[in-house]
Amino acid sequence: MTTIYDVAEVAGVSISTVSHVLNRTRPVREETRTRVLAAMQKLEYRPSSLARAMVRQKTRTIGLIVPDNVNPFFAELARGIENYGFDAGYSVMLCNSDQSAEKEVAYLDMLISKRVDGVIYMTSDAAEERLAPLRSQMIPVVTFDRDFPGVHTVMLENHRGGFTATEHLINLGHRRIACVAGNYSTSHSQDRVSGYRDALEQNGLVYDPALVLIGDWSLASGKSAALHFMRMAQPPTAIFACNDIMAIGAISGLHTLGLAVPDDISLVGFDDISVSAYTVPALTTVATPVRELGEMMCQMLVDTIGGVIDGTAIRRTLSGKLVVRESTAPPHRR
Amino acid sequence: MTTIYDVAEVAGVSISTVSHVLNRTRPVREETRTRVLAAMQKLEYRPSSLARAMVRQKTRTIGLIVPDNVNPFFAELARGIENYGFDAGYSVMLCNSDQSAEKEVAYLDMLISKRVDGVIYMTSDAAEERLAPLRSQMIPVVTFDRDFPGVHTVMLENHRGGFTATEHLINLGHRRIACVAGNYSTSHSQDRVSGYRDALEQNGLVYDPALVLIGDWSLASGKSAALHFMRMAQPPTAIFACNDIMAIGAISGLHTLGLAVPDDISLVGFDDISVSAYTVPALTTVATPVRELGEMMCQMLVDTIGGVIDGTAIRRTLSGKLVVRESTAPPHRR
DNA sequence: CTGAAAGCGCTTACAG
DNA sequence: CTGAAAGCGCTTACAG
Repeated sequence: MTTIYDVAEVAGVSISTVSHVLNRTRPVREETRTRVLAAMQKLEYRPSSLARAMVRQKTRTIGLIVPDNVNPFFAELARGIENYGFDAGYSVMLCNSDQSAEKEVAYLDMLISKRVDGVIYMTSDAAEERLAPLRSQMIPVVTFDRDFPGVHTVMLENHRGGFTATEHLINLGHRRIACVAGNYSTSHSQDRVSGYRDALEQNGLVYDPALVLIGDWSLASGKSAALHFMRMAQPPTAIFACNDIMAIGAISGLHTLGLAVPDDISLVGFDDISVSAYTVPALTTVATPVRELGEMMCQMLVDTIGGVIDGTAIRRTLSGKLVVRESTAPPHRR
Repeated sequence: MTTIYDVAEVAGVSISTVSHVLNRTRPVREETRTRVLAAMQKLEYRPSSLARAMVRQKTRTIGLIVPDNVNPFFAELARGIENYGFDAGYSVMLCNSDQSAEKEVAYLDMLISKRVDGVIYMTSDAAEERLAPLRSQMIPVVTFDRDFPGVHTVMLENHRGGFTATEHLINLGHRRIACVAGNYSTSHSQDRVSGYRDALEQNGLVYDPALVLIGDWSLASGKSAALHFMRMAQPPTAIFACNDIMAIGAISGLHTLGLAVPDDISLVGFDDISVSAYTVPALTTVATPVRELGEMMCQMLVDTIGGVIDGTAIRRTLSGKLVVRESTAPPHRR
């Protein structure tokens, strides 16, 4: 691996000069510059970001912690982050936590050791104390849907989303509406469910805990929730799932039972991941601008690193939008 | 940020000693050790991986270049890589190329500058020359389904997979079978298609170019291919799509046309991504062990970095397995 | 059992 | 317009 010393020697200048032509950080005589450039070319010189990072105290790398990058929501989010990061000259380290506190801590530790300039932290629970090391190292953090003091965050209007989804079903004439919640002990799911509950109650319907099941955001849990609901003595005529993945699992469960969507039962999801427009039937859902969300989070982080944003924590809110497709219809009259 | 000097001072020892208790690299008197450990704890010391990397010439970081991490195939692959890497003490940098040569080159450059120990390179075309810089820097590379001299690779039995999928349809009685190919100029798609063709010809059926459409692996392209096929004067009774995503798009297209799968037309995919078991109808597909693939690739890379594998390029082959679900049936008799 | 010193490859005041 | 030197935070022979 050729170093700045090799280049300096070949070009017959000092390493300072090489460094300065590299960074355009002070005027260099044109002839000298050309010689240096030629030497770099000839030696296929690639400056070491490591050495640079040591002295600049900036690695131009950010850490991204997600529960699971296979989940389309996080995949899309990672994409948005990577996109923005690339354009801004940052690379991103991918860390999957599997919703495990130990893995989160292990990764946080690794990221600090690698001296990342910042981290985007999609935590699965509300454990603020895990952020302490970042805080004491002065590493900026951006979270999603969290309310940690001093930490930037992007919020999603979860309550409103749950409300809108449910209201849509009520407006279609549904009276018995079930809900598949998610299991992160966070606003994420809880707010969507309370939006569901409020929509029910504001429309004079009773909230029945038996109609709320807690899944784990997976296809399998959506499917088993649907199976469970349809085996009740008095099954619901519609289901609101807290994410599209579970909604898709539910469609599959219903299909297994020989039930048709939306003829026999209506279904609303949340997120609008890309397959949702291609399911059979196409899914009605609350669309979240996930990629934009990722880009926004990355921008907040980069701006903080660059000092564009001062120390005070900022909050931004993104709202979902109901997208009506084929999976919802008035309840079947039997 | 506290350094090894701070720890040494607080513990009243030299930095050599601190380094040695940190790395357990030479015996240290128990009492001294305890003092050092206490100092590290007190100062919340986190050794800088940057400084360590400078002297060790190893970053314990690998680069992953994929066309798009949102594509479930690459998402699953990234997961397998990250999993194995985490256990082996490596972190992974996520790079999306969007199938663009320029982005690949830019990322390759960045990865070299950041001195990654190796790269896993899912390239969208067969451009071997882009690997030259890696080669001259002696950075190990693992590719997928590529045959670059001196470069490790994991091959998939694409031809066999395409053959098996098509044969399954033929065995069900189909005679007019279409194919949705992918657009990477690689064995990836080409071999699957030639497997399809060989299955046809070995069973006495003619290969009709009009029945092969080139998509771009996306939902949208699968859908439009299906629409195209069904508008032909003599539409096929079955479709083999070169990945599940396009197959799912095709189901959607057929649904739009009011056609039922598999009653009106049968469908086979490739990959077996997780949703494929949950589509309506559940998709018959050639299952690829994608996560294992990722783990295997990462292991090959880590072993090469660690010197476990010598310089000679190794090739491993993974085979797909037909998973019959609901999307295939004998052709409809009208 | 422990320490002093060189070196990894850069950037950046400080001088001239 | 250019160079010599210190320093970023570690590891690792070399000595004792």
